[in-house]
Amino acid sequence: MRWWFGRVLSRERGRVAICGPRVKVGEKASGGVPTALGSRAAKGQDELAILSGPHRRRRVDLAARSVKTLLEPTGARSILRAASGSEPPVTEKRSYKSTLNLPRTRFAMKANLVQREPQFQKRWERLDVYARLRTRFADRPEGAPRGRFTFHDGPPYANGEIHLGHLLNKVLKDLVVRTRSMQGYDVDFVPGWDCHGLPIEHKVLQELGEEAARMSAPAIRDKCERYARKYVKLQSQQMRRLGTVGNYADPYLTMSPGYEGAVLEVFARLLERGAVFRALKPVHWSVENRTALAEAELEYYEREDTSVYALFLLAGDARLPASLGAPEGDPVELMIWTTTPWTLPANRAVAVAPGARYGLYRFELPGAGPRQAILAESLAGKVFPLGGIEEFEPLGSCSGRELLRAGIDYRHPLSGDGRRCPVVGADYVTLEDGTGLVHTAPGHGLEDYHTGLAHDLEVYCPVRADGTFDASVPEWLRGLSVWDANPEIVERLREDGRLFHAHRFTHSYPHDWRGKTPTIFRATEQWFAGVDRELRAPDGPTLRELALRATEDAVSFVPEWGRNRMRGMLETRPDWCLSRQRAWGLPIPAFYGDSPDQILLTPASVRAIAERVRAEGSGTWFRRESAELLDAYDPGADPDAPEWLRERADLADLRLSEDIFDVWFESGSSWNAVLRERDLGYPADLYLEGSDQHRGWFQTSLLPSLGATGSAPFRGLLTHGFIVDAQGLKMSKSGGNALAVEDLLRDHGADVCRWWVSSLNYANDVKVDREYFRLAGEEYRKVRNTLRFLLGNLGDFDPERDRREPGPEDRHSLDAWARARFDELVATLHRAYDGYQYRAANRALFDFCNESMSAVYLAAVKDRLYCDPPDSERRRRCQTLLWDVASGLTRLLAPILVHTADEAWLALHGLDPAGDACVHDQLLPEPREPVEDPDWSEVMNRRDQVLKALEEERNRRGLDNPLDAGVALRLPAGALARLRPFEAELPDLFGVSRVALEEEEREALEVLDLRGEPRCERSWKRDDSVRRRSDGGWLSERDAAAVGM
RNA sequence: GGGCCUGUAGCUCAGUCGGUUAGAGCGCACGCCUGAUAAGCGUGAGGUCGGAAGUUCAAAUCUUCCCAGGCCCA
Repeated sequence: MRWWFGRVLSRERGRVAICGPRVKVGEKASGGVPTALGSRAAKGQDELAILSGPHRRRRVDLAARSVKTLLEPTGARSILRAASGSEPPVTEKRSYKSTLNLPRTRFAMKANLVQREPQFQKRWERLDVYARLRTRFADRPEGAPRGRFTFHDGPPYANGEIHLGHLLNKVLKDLVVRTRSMQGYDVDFVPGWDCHGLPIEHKVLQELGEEAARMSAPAIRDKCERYARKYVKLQSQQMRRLGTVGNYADPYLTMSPGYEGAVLEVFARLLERGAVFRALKPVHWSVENRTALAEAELEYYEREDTSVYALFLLAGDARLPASLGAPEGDPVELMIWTTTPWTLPANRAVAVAPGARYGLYRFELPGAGPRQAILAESLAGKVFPLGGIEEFEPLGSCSGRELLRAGIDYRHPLSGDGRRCPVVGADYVTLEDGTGLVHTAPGHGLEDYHTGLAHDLEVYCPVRADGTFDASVPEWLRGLSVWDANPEIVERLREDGRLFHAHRFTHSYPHDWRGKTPTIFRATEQWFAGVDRELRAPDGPTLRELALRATEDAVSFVPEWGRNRMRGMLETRPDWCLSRQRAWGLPIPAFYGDSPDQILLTPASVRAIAERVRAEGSGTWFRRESAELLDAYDPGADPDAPEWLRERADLADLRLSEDIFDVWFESGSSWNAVLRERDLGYPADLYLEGSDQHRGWFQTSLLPSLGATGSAPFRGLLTHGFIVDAQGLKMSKSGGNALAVEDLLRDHGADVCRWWVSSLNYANDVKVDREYFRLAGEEYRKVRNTLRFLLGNLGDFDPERDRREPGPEDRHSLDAWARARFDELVATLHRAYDGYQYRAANRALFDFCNESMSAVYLAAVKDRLYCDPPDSERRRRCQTLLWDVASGLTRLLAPILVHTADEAWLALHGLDPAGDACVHDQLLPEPREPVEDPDWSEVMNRRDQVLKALEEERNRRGLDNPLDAGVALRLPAGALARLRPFEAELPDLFGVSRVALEEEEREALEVLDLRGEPRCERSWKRDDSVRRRSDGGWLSERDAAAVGM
């Protein structure tokens, strides 16, 4: 009954709505056609769509009763009657249908992916597809035909559910694994997870609440580990649900003891080569808890502070740019601004913006006489009134750049020893607040610190862990807490005549998330990997030089611009701070003697700890004493052992470092912990991650590897862009534009999601919207239906028995044309898969199914498949082609549509899913040199011509059914001769009943109306052989023979 | 603010060395078929190549600036 709707609707054009998946009951469809109403129709089927109009293709089966209710309001009464079953829609006079070889297959039109995919995944688990891929070449002495392909997984963080970014990344990786596997490589893909680090520790501490303060580090670490394992398990399940293959039974976890030991080994190598050093760096510091804090552990509250405008006196010999108009002999000052007066003792420079304009102003400071001060021109009008100064005289101006060129120094206002400090340039100086001259204290600010590194300033931090000043400051400050020091400093500046203005104000200020007390920025001792230190033997360049050398030509980039990007970052990257002050991580295994400068951290001592960590896990650091930890370490045998240690009687009572490694160092050592320790191949052929990893994992892998082994850990880097919404804006949970992977899988299934991934131009940002998955679903169905048609027509084909090998004499057959298209497809896909061009593969596959097969070839050969005698040569030759295409296409699709391809493979071979055949251990079809008769292109041009002409005749003469038409092609002798060899195939190719080729000087194309001629009741063709046969039916010669007349 | 990247039909994308009338698929419109049927087929409409200026006989393509967006920094 279903077919019949379409027919009627074409008569009742534009009026009728019918059930479908798109439009809700009562809504207006976009074409303006009212949808049908009726609550009964909606029962169990609460959505409606238009059948005539823009959505007419979306149809859904309905019980006849529902249809009646549905259609009534639109007044299509003729439909009602038939739909309610009172009248048969069509009466067949005589049916030869049973004599046809119609398609039959168990490969259903409806994929039902959401239900069936998990069944396939169970099947693959039973077959252990991953293990099969490992062992399938075991009986070949030379192993995999193409050798080994080392593809290394970058570890996602073991926290939360997977999101669209994971979907993109993991499916792309799976495409690499599967295409390379099916090309004949051995690809041992070991997925990994990043397990240590603050986000997990933070979550766990939050869950623990008050209790955390009473728990020991090992107890908290246990909780963290459990947390990480939970999410590894969850994410692993979700990734497998996407149909990805890999060593999920034994993934790598950065928290597993073997991995940790291998990280320490890399660290020992870096120590050996002199790449590691200790230096001061400012961090967020909780005075209350005497600990460093990470950004995530800060909470911002309003706080009242003192804002200070201070005057720094220039050194007497400073030579200012002439354009400033500084009066000869009069002192000149720099006006700076700060909201943290307590950091002024640690001042080491004043920063200016090179591009800004600075002016010199004369003004009267109450009680301190006339003064000359420099500040940003654009801010003078704001700053002077703030200090109650209404009259100020501009003397001249210059650019920040000129100020820098002058190389001026000023006298430190609070040092007491007349220290001189420089004016330096910094690009973060803005002219929004303050004076345009920025007080810079490298020990108390991150930007200041970087400025300090750039200008070789001292990282001076006179503030102790308890927030009080140490002995290096002037006496009146010593021992004061920074909060108490604030008013003292302001007062001191005022007394010295260095205070322009001070006022109280409130601002948002970081506080310790637990104690809710204000934090400070304080430089502490940290471990660094130096990028500009000359390495010890063998070769001696710096890590930066090695990295730039490696990325110049030893590494390939997809897309190529990644090279430029990464090198740009390498050129400017600062030293790598390796240490963190946390509990959940791998300890930096340093020991301290009686004073802080007595440090034990040598390659040999690290290796001794590494062995213990391999055996007991890094938790051992928190449970054992120094003597136990070091029982395998002999200072006497360690040439690097520090002198103080040799002088000690034993290794007992050493203080253990409380630093752990930056997690990036752990994941950045995976080339050692995974590739080398599991013997997967080093360096890897490919790393594949989002383009943010040019600075992240790619770099943190490159630097340790270069330091430790001298070579890059990868030969190729492939990056993909980021997920953005349909408007091209970034995805965010708060923005409400994020899509859940789980929803997508539930609505579309993994194969549709994978088809979508393969269709992307992943080098760019990837726009995502529900609609795109629906479109991917429609393309999927097209591909699936093409497969289904191929399979359906192979139901009676046994390749052993029925194959007819094509010869050169067949080159004018439709089969030859199709074979050429298929050979082309295979070659294109090998090229695309070689170069990770999955979009090109996706397009070629779709076009092949949609155009070459569905629209052209399959449409043309339907007649012979259905109507020729089952075992006839022509039909068997055609089926041979269908078989080769079905078999090849299924394998070409297998890396993308993992479930569907396996289903098709079993259907093609008539195999049971309970058996152990599987498409995924097969190889891709080998590319062949396409052999195609050159005149085919001419034939296809004629086809286009004929189709156009038929369309015109359809509109003009009502010649609707192309089988009611014939075509006469009149051509000059030359052109005719080229077409002649294809003559027998032309009617089917054009879809008409017959084609006549005639010689004539002027080219002409005539469409013949054959409606007056008898029609074969079996093939519906009107060729001139149709006659009444002995059974009383009208049949053509071929059809008569086929039914034995 | 800086580095790298992106912008071509309603949507997703091709577009070679600068060279003919800028192509494809989807979608859309109009039809066909009813023996692939929750399928299949045909024809058609649709573009100031993000904007501006420049180089050139010739620019989607090269240069500069601007706009919008992304990643990474600051």
